[in-house]
Amino acid sequence: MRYWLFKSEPSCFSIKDLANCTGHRNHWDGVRNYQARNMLRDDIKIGDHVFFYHSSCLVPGIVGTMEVVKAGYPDFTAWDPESEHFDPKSTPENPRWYMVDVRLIGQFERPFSLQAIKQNPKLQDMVIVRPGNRLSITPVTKEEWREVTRWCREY
DNA sequence: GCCAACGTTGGC
DNA sequence: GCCAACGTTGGC
Repeated sequence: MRYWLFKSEPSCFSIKDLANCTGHRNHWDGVRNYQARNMLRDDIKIGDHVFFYHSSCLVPGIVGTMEVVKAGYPDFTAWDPESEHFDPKSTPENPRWYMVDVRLIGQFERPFSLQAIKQNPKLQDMVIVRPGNRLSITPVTKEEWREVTRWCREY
């Protein structure tokens, strides 16, 4: 089993939005970056665990955990002209973008903030804190997963 | 294949 | 809103 971190702007899709989904599950759509696409398509498998990260908000940080319930398949929102993630270059015959389905495991009682990540010596190598990192999907090590979850109570 | 211009991300 | 650090685009 592998570990990941998925970023989302809470104004777009927050952990509460996921909690409100039927079965606490939804597809993770809208990723439009090739490196992240490759991970969604090739590397992220059923049963993998995922941190939910809120970006571009008051307190950026990890807000909970999820589990992958469906491995990579074409992101159909790219085919919908009404979608804000519409991409005319992606077609059902030749899909350009991929997504996975996730299910909420738990929300943290309080966010494990970006500031806390930066201050923790064991988390210095997290991809999320590397300068200039902009990937919305990044791998997390087992040690990093343990270190974060060890501080967080979930509900 | 190079590279300048441009767009996007995301913390601050 | 600023800006650094990327990724993408497209002319050549």
